[in-house]
Amino acid sequence: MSIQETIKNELNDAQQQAAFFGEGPLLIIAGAGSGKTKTLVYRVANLVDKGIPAEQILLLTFTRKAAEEMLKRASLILDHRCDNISGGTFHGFANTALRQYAQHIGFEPNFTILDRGDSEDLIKTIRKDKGLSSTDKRFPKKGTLASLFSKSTNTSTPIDKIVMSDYPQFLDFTDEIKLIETEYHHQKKLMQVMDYDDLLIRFLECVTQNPDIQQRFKAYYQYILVDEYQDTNSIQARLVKSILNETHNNITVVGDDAQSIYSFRGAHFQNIIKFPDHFPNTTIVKLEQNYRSTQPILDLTNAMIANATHHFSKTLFSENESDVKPEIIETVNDNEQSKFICKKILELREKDIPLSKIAVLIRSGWHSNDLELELKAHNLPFQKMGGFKFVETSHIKDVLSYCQIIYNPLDLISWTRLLLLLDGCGAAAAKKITSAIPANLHQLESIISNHKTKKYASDLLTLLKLVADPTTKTLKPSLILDRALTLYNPLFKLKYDDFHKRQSDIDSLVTIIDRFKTLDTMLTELSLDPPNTTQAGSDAVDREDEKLCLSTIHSSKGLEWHTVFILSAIDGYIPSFQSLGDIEQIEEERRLLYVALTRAEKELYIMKPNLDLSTSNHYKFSGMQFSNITRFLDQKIVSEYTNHQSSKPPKRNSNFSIPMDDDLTDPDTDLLYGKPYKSKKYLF
DNA sequence: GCGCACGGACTTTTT
DNA sequence: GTCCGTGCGC
Ligand SMILES: Nc1ncnc2c1ncn2[C@@H]1O[C@H](COP(=O)(O)OP(=O)(O)OP(=O)(O)O)[C@@H](O)[C@H]1O
Repeated sequence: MSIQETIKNELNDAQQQAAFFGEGPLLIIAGAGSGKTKTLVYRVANLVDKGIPAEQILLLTFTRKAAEEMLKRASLILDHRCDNISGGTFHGFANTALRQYAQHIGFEPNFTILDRGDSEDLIKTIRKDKGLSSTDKRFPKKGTLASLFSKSTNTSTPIDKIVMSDYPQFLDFTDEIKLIETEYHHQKKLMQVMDYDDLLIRFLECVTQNPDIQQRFKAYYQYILVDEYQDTNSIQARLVKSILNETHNNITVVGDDAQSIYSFRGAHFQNIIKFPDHFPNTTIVKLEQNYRSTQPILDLTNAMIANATHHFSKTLFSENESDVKPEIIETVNDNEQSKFICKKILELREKDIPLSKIAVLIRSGWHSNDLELELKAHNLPFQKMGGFKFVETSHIKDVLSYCQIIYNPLDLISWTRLLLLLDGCGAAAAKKITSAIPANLHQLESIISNHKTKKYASDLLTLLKLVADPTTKTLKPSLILDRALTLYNPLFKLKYDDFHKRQSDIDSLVTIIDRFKTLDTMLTELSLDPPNTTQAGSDAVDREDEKLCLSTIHSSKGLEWHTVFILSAIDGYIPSFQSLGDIEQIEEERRLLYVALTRAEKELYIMKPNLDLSTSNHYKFSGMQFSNITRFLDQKIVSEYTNHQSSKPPKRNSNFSIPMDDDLTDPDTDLLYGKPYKSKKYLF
C-alpha cells in the first residue's frame, strides 16, 4: 500500500488535512490523545514520499522521552528511506551543530557539557573566590544561583528582573549576583564547557554572528516540525526561527496549550497560542476526537480542565465507550497504597495485560520510594523514568570526571573534583594545581614540580600522566574507563563506607560504557541522554517490554498505557506544596494532573493515601496535617465521574483495641474531604 | 591548609 | 532523617 493510501486509511479528515498539507506554516493545536504525534509522523512520511530527502527534514521536541517516542513511531511506519531523518531534542540538535561550528564563537569542538551539579560546583568556587560566601546567611546558595541564572537565560530576562520577580529576598545582593553570573560565563568559556542552556544560546550566537553558517542551515532544512510546542520557550522558538528558510516558512508545530507544564524553565502556553502572530499565514488545524482513552476517562479529564482559570476551549470526545469509571482508591497509608498497586498489577497480569502496558505516575521522584521496595518484594520488574539520575550520583560523577579531563583537559571543574579525592589535597591545593593547568596544557607533568613533597604527589603524578598521554583519548571508552578505575578504586574505598552498594553502580557504568566506540560520543550521550539503571526485579528478563513503567508526570508526556495509576494524588503533592503560593503555578499543577490522567487508555486509578504530613519536616510549616485528595478533584467531580472506594483498611493493627484520639482521623468520616488543614502548634 | 563535627535549612518538575 | 555550609581543632 502506498503511503498516501495508508494515510487515508489511518487518519481522520482533519488529521489528513494536516498530513497532506503543502508548504507554509502549519499549527496543529489539539487536546490529549487526539493523534497529534501520529499526524506529525505521517506528515513526515508523506514528505519523504514526495521526494524530500529525509535528512533535510528536522524533527524537534524538548524532552528526550517525547523525542524518542516520535522517532520510534516514525521508524515504524516509514521504510528505510527515512532512517536519516534529523530528529531529537533541541539540546541534542544544538550540540551536534556546535561540535561542527563551535570554533566560530571561540570554542573548540571538544567542549564538555556541564550537568547541574557541575554548574553548581563552578558557581560555588566563584562565590568563594569573590569572598561572597562567608557569614552572610542570607546570601543565595549555589543551587538557587544556578536556578536563577537558568531562569534568566531561559526567559531572556536580565538577572535583576528575575531577582525582583522571583527572589525579592535577595534584592540587596543583586550586584553580587550579577558579578557571579558574569564570572560564571567567563569561566565556562575559559574551560571550554557549556551548560545545558549554553548549548542553545551558543548555537544562536553562532548563527546570528555568522550569516554564512546561518544560511547553510536555512538552505539545508526544507521542513522543520516541532512536537509538544507548548513546552517550547522563547530561546527554542528563536532557535527554530534562526534556521528556518523564510522564503518557504515550512514549519509545522504541534501542541496542546492545556498540557503546558514547563513554565519553570520559561515555557508558556501563550507561546503556542501566539504562534500565528509570528507567522501571519499560518494554517490552523484543530483535532477533537480522542483515540486514546475511554469516554468515562475523558469525562473526568474534561471536567477537571474545564475548571481551569484560563479557558482551554477543547472538549474531547471518544468513540471508545466503556462503563468503567476512573477509580479513586483511598488507603490508610503509603505502604497500603503500594500494596494495593502491586496487587492490582498482579490481577492485571492474570488478565493478560503485560507490565509494559501499565504505568505508575508520580509528581516527584521520591514519592515512589515505598512503592519501589514493594515492587521489588513482589518481584515486579520496573523501569523508572525521570527523577533522580544515575549519572548524577557522586561516585559515578567521580569516574566520569576522569573521562572528561582526558577529553577536555581545560575542564577544571572535573579536575577539582578528582583532586579533592586525594588525601591531603583540599580546596587550596586543588586551586593551585588547576590554575597551573591552562598554561601547561602540553607539559602537564611539569606541574608536579611544585608538589613533589606533598602526601598526594604520586597520585597526582599518575593522574597528570594519564591525561598527558596523547594516546589515552584515542582508546575505546571501556579501556579508558579501566585506566580511570585503576586510579579511582583505592580512593573510592576510602571515600565511601558503603562502597559495596556503590560498587554495583560502577559495574553498571562499565556495562553501559561498553557499547560506545569513541570518547566523545560517550560523553555527549551520557550528558544528553543519560541512561537509567534504577530498574530492578528479575535481571533475567532485560527486555524493556517486560517492565512496568514508573515515571514522573513530566517524563510521561506524549506516552500512553492501558492502565495508569496516579500515585499520591493529594494536596501538597499535586499541587505540590511549593506551588501553593502562586495561582499561576497552581494552574500549572492542574495541567500536570491533566497530562497524567490523559495518559490512560482503559483503566485509571487515582490513589489517595492518608499520609500524616506533619511528620515530614518539609510540611511542618504548611499547616497541613492530614492529606486530602488533590483540590483539582472536587466533590462534584469525584461523585459524578469516578468510583470512590477505600481499600479495606485493617481495622486494627494491634491486638489491643484502645479509645481513639480525637486528633487523629476518625475512621468513619469521609477521609477524602474530612479534617483538612490542621494548624500545627509550631507557633508556641 | 585540611579534615571533621556540629548546626541549619530544606527535597518539584528537564535539558 | 539528610544534605550542605560553616567553624574549629589539628
Ligand atoms: N485516526 C486515528 N485512528 C485510530 N487511532 C488513532 C487515530 N489518531 C490517533 N490514534 C491513536 O490515538 C493514540 C494517541 O495518539 P497520539 O499519541 O498521536 O496523540 P497526541 O495528540 O500526540 O497525544 P498527546 O497530546 O497526549 O501527546 C495513539 O495510540 C494513536 O495511535
